[in-house]
Amino acid sequence: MSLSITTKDVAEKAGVSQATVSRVLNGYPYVNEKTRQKVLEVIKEMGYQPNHVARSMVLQQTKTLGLIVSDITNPFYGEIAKSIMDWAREAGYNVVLCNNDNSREMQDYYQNFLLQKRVDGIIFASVSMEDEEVVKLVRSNFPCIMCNRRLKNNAGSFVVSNNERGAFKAVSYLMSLGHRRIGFISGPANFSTAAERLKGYLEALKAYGVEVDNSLVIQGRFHKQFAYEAAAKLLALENRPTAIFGANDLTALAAMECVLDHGLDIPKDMALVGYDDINISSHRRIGLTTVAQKKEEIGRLAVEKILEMIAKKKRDEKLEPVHIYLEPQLIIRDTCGRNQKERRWNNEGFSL
Amino acid sequence: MSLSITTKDVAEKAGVSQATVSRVLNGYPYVNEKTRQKVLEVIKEMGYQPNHVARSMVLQQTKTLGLIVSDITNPFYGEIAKSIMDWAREAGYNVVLCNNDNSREMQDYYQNFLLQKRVDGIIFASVSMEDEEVVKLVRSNFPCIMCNRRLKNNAGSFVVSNNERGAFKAVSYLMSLGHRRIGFISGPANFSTAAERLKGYLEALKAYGVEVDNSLVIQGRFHKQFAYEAAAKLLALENRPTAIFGANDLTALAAMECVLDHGLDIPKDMALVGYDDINISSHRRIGLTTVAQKKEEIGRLAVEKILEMIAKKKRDEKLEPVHIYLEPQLIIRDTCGRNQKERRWNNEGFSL
DNA sequence: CCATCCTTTGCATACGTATTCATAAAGAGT
DNA sequence: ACTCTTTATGAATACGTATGCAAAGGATGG
Repeated sequence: MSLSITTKDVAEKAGVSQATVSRVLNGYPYVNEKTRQKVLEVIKEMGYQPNHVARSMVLQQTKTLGLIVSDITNPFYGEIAKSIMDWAREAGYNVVLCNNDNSREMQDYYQNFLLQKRVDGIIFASVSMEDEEVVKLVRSNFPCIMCNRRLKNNAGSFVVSNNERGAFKAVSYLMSLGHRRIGFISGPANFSTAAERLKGYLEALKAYGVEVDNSLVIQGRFHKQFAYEAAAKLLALENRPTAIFGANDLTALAAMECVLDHGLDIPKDMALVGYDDINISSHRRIGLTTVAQKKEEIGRLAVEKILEMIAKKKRDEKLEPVHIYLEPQLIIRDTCGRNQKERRWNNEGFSL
Repeated sequence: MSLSITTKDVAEKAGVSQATVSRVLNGYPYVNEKTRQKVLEVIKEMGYQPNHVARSMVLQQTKTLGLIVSDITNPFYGEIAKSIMDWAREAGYNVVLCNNDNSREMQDYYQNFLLQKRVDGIIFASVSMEDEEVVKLVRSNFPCIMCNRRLKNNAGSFVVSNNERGAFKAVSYLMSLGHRRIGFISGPANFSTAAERLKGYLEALKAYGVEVDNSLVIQGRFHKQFAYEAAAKLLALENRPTAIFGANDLTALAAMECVLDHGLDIPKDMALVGYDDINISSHRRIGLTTVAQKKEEIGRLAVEKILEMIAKKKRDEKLEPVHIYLEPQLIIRDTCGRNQKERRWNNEGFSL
């Protein structure tokens, strides 16, 4: 347990050189079996613990990934973070987690900080579309990858949901149920998720020959309070929508509260669809119909790809951008009033 | 942005020694103003970024905290983690997050790993009561602190909820509403939270002169599936309870699903109380009456105390254990059928 | 003018490890 | 007995930074 014991101390006690101890630790072939045993014995006896800082210094790699998340209290990111941490550990990496609270200032601070910590790579979840610092980082050939949201112009590597298709599926589904006035509570325009889901929303309207009513589309922040107020605005319209599509589950959940607070029934008076499929959305009391993202897979792919980039970088090769679009899946539950089948524990709904 | 540029490179270009560059970077007083300016200029020009690994090496401190969490997808830990990360950053520290999935093996792995990374301190959220490795760590005078759960015999430092009182409040409240048969879905016996909340449950029964019925107390894991099945067991009793106290919110939420799946009404047929007050519990569709933990404060205190310990350790002083019990607060919402007042957005309920 | 102090700088070293280079001993083949 | 290879080890160095020590230059005061 003694952290201040070095290979030098071990060497001294074992009557060998520091180099030999190092060789034993790293499984170097040419070490006499007897010496090896002796060294291992002393290591155990003294409770030696390798110093990763020194190791990083000489090996020029920290075996550490940076992960910048926009809000770790959002279960969506919690699940992605978990997946990333699990897969990173699998590969002998650990993760420094940073929470930028969707603030550009924090984002820049953490990015710089992680670089100074000499992490081997950075996973961004999630960036805003025109983050100059991330663009610079991508250009500098530093291993990094984006999850969920991405930069504009396809810059850099990313693992994202096919948001356009996801939103298209969601809105098409609502229209197939007869809805024609569909509100859309969107996120910030500079978040690729919000922009792309809006695109999907518009496409679906077009496919059904429905004209766009701009008063039904509310741009804003991904924030509970904001989403609640946005829903209130939609409800206050003289010709109010019969359905609301929230740009993510938390938004939809806030809208749900607003609708209920107005004494309306879901789904009778108002249908509701979200995006992400966070854990709570499947709760019987919530039963949110939503577009699912495979969070475990996003994390797995992000780690897999960034490790490949790190390996490539070490061989001094140029990093080719990786673009991964995951197929979104519509999970039909109760908030659109169609799923009349009896729902049971762990019933994850039906896909479209 | 160039990470491979060192103080030596800067020194060369600025025509000074490496030591002088270092002195400029650290705001050392005796540097000629002209030299300082020149050096700063070159630093900017070359895009020099300090190497924290080397810095950690010589300063013998990493400015990094380890945080081992049992399940980051549980919003309770998400909020604690956020608070910890925020306060750590405030103090110039960063956080390596580890997820042990309540597995003893992962716990030991990560603890060891963090020590090898030479983090300055470790925050545990949450340990099991007889974790030998944590006990050893505490004994070794290494700065560490526990959140939420703690070791037995008051070993080490911790910031926890006064679980006994919290459970007492919750169960007393149920009894004040007339409930006499109250089920308790507990967590593992070797989690201090579970053990202490059970104690509070029993005390409350005693205070009301109600005899304990062991069939109403179900010990188990903090796991959705388990909690659901535990609730099913309670419902299957010939003389089933009229209320269920879940050892945490996720447990209560799972129980809620089970109760609803059995066609029962909440709160008419079954009252429900949880513990933690995670974000979703206040959702209008959930309205879970629960014992609140101040997650932000837990994080703040944990960081504050561990930084004190780190400072003390550096002065070679012995670390005095810190024991903090936070007063739990009962938040009354809808699941016990008493809160008839109109609930509105952001209404956090009433405290008892 | 000399002693003393303050300011400024460079040299050298330390942090703990991995690894190259050199060397020595031991076998192996002729 | 001799080279040649294989095995085994230690000495020395590098990684990038901070800092103690020495020294040089200038300023100050008597």
